Parts: sequence; structure tokens; C-alpha cells
Amino acid sequence: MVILDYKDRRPIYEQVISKLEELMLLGVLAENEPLPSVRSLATDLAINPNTIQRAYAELERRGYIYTVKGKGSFVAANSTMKENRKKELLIQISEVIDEAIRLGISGDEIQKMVEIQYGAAEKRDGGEET
Amino acid sequence: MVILDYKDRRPIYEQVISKLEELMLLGVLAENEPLPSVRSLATDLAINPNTIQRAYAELERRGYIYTVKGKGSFVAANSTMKENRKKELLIQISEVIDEAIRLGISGDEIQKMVEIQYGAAEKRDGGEET
DNA sequence: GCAAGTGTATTAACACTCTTAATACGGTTA
DNA sequence: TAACCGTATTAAGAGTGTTAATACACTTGC
Repeated sequence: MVILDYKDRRPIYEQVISKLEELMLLGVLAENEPLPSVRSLATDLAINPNTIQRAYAELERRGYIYTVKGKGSFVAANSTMKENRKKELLIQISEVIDEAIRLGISGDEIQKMVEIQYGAAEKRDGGEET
Repeated sequence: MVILDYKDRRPIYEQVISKLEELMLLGVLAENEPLPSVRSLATDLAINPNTIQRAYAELERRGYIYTVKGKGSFVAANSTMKENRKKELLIQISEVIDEAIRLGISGDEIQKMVEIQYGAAEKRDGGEET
């Protein structure tokens, strides 16, 4: 479910946060679904439970998961999360476009990339999407 | 010339590298122009010279600057640097487009952003560009 | 030549963060 | 009650970033 990358300079707990966020955004971990327990995930990844605990604590602080004592941690309603990520991404897109302009990459080239990738996605997914 | 951001979690020497790279990419620091000396930049930023030295050593390792002992450090030919950055950026653009698709952002929305930003840039810069 | 400026190198010490380890406690469930 | 859950605490270690103090070789201008 989660794979650590020891070449990644970020601390383990941050990698765990990112990976779980991604799984939640992709819907692999659906709303109200239980996350692996602190201890079991720690065992899987061969790391200390405290490190997982730290990741979960941060995910809860961000509102991405919720916890029931004695039962476990669960995926929170993720619509907010999706909206947050959308906003961040739009900013990021704006930034990369700016840099592309500065580096002299043509608008056409970007437009084509967008067309191609969206085209491929449609072919792949058959054009559903809420 | 360089401003440190102590809220930034990255180490100082990395921030210095990024800022100088940016200045070189933007042409603010032109080819063969001298960079501030290790000691003077350290004094300006109120940090230890060793930290600047580390940044300069890394910039030289990357081929972005060259050093003449006793004289100083200078901006290297930056065409290679520009090409490297272009390649990186194209990958990055591809990645954000992918995520935009996954999050259900429409291709039209992206296209419009590109149009608007490129339009604004033309108006601003009057359409030159090699 | 000398002084003042360059970059470079080395060593020690300190601070901070990440991670582990060992425990303990309270809640839930079968 | 036993075996799971999350949570909390304390201590120790390792690694990295940063500072500090120094020293050396080179260049430039007086």
C-alpha cells in the first residue's frame, strides 16, 4: 500500500503522509474506510510505530483522517481535500506556465501537451467523470 | 540580491543555490559576471562563510559557475543550464497536467490559463524572444 | 614586497530533527 | 479476558546543518 523511498530526502513520516494523501485523492482509500493500524503499517514498512503515529497525527490535524479510540483511523470526507488540492494545483500550473514563458517555451507547445494528455485520458477512461 | 526565508524548511545553502540559479536563468546575473564573494555574501546574509562556500561548491559542481582562485566565482555559460531547466520543466508540466486530469479539472480551463498568461506576457514584453 | 582581497580546507562544537526503543494507559471487540 | 485499537512519554542515537576559528594559496593594487 505504501512503499518507502530511501533515496527520497524527505523524512519517512512525510513520505507516508504524501502516499496516503495520494491514495485518498485517487479514491483507492475511500471515505470512512479504515487505514492500516499504526502498528501493522509500522511492521509492514519495517519502521517504528512512533513514526507512523506522527504521520497519522498530522493527517488528522489536516482533517484528512479521523480517529476513533480503540477502533482505528478512518478516511475523512475527502471532498474538501480534493478542493484544496485543486486550488493548490491551479496555482502550481500558473507558476509553471510563467516559467515556461520566461524560458522561451512556446504557448503552442504547452497547448499541444495539454491536448495530447487529455486526449489520451479520454481514450483510456472513456470520457466519464462527474 | 539574495533574501533568505527562515520559514522555508530547506537548508540555507540550498536556498542560496536556488536563488542564484534563478538570477542566472533570468539573466540578472549574466555570463562571466562575478558573483558576490563568499565572505561578502555571507556578511550580507548574516550567516557563516562556510555555508556560502557550500552553495558555491555545489553550483560549480553543477557547472553553473566557475571559479578562478584568488579572483572569484563567475557565471558560467548558461545555455546548457537553460536547456536543462527546460527539460525539467516540461516533465513538471506533464505531471501537473496529469494530476489536473485526475482531479477533474477540464482541459479547457488549462488551455485558457495558458492563453491568458501568454497573452499577458506578449503585451508586457512586446513579443520579442529569440 | 605587502596588504587586502579572492577561494579553499580542516577541525571542533552545537543545535535541531528524525528515528528508534521501551513502556504504559485507556478504549473496543470477540 | 485477551488481543486488538490509538495515544503519550521519556531517553537515546544518528545524521545534517550551521557556526566558529584558523590556515593556506592565489591575485591585485599600492
